Amino acid sequence: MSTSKRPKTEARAGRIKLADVATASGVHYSTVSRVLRPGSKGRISDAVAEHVKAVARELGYQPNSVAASMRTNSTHSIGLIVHDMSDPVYPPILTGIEEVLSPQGFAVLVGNTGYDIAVEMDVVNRMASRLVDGIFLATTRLEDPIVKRCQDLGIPLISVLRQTLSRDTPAVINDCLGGMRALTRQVLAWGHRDIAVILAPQNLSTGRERWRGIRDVLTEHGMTLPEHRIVYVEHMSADQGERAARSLLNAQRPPPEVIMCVNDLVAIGAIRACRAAGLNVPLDVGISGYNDIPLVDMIDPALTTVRMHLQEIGKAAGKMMLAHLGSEAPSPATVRIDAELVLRASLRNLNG
Amino acid sequence: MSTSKRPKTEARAGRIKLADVATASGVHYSTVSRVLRPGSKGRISDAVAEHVKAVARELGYQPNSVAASMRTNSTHSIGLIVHDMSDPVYPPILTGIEEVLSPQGFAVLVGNTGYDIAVEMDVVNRMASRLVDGIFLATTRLEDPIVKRCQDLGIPLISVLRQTLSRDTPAVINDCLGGMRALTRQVLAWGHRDIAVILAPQNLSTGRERWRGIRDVLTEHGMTLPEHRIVYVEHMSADQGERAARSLLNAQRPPPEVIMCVNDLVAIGAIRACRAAGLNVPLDVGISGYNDIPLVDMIDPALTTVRMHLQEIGKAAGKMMLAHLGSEAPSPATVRIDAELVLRASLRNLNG
DNA sequence: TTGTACGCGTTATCAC
DNA sequence: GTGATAACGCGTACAA
Repeated sequence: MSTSKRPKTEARAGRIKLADVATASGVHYSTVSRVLRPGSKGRISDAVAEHVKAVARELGYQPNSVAASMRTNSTHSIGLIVHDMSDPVYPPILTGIEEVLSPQGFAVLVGNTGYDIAVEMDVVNRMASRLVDGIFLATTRLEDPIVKRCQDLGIPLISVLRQTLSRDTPAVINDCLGGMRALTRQVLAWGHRDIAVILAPQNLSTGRERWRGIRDVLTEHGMTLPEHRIVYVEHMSADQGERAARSLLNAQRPPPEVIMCVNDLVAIGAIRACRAAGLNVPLDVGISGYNDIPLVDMIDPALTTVRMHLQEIGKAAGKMMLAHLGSEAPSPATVRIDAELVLRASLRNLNG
Repeated sequence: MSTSKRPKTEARAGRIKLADVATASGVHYSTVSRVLRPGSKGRISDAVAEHVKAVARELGYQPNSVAASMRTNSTHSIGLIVHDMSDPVYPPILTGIEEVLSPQGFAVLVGNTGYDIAVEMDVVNRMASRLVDGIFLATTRLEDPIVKRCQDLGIPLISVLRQTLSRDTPAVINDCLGGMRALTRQVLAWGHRDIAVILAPQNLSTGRERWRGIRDVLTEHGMTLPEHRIVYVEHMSADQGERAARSLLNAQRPPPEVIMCVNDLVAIGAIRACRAAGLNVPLDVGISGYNDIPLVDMIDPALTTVRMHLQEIGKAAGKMMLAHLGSEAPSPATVRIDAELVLRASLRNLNG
């Protein structure tokens, strides 16, 4: 009988646990716990500490963080929710987040929604089941049931890229308004007057702010866009951009001098549509994007766009998450990362 | 005292647990567990089952999967280890993996190594601490201490994109040999004879197989490359590709007719280097890549490359993981996904 | 400074 | 068919 060592559950597979290193070091396992956890209450004699550490190393002890989570109610894991990791705006954000959180012992769980809000709700619920310490939401709508759900669940949430209308959640976003204003001023300065826009859904802060950036500057110049120069995409993809641009070009009117697109992928699609319509970019039609995703400097023609510093956004979001996990007061601050105009060949100077 | 309801640990934050829905339904919590877990031993009367389910729904019960993991030794989470998620080859793989594993209730933990093997070992150890059920390794070297470590830890491992020399681990890879052979045959068929190559490190199966694909076909045609037409990159990045191409072009020789690059990012760099050297692609120098990452069809000139079907690789890897988690016998099979030649403007037909 | 004892929320194996 | 009761591995208040 004694201590009955048989593995009751087959799965334990000889994992070394706290008790094993305890018996091997001749101390109680609570002592081992204290040694291995700097910042424990009772101090340990250096001799014992060194000895225990040595034994632990020798046995190849790996703490079971699931068991620890059970006790502490903290998994040191955080979720990142995106529509589709294959959209090139997201990976740099993940890289930035990891750069900050990984050294602090956090793991990142990635959840793709596939643009389906039912899936998204499911992802949140499952992350809640896993007791993630927090969630980065990159899909935030202006009024967002996902945000509401996280609040109800009491999960610290940080919105990235986008913000809610009520700004009730901390967020790290790009200065879309400023970025788009700068771009629009440039478009006007270069003599373009017949402007068309391809916009994102207006239930997103990005979609709304970028449109406002354009409109504000136009208004300052006493201009407004006619209805037929405004089209929308459902998602910011190249295919949707191509379709939208086609509808702009198919009208019985002459093509616009420039098509300002809500982001780079949409702009890529617009370039394709122009080509298919036999129009030269930028000679017949100028095109602009937003994001400065990789390779848009290499396409033909090189894309004029606005750089977002995505990795910086990720890092800022990571730091913000650490701050909020530390303090009890999650002050809902909105951090704006500057945008940067990048002029390339897809937009030309009509005055030049 | 009765049941002493005070929250000993402050963090529990009123989470509904099994016991709560049990008392609310007037049954024992073990009964609730059985109801909520289809496939439990003792069957439950439909009446009780319905009642309990209703109560659970009403209370908004969310199972605590950490506690379940503690008991079952399975976290239903798997790790994905990559050098850098910002490399465009990885996101489609993640998407494919998620597409298969997410519906089965698995979560994916992403670990970036930043090309640092010490970091990578750390990532593995931390994933082990978290009791991941398995790991997808996308950084596999021909002889890989990481693979060894996972085997020692008893963590099911599936190699993606690359394979070990001894093929001791299951893997889903692209048919690099076939892909590069097809590409090389095309290069020769189009009349190119003065060929240069930019290769990846030869401790990677991709690096080695792609090089072998080229060499084999050349050999079949009685050709070999001179030393000065062969250069290497450390990582497959655009910057490294640019540097490597520069060293090819800086020699006191005429430029090669074509530079075959180990992947698309490297090819992008090579195009930049050619431009900087005042050479026209493809008139002066032809360039080819490998991967067919997004937007290489749009760059100037459109890149001739080999398509890898990355998302398919991810899906196949996901299915393979499910199979291995199910069976006790992890037969180390290697699945090859076909490659597909994509001819574009960056390589021209000298005979045409 | 170290040992004791209990609980975290679940699953699994007993009884009844 | 259902209730009671051990584990699972660890953290920590409390006692020694």
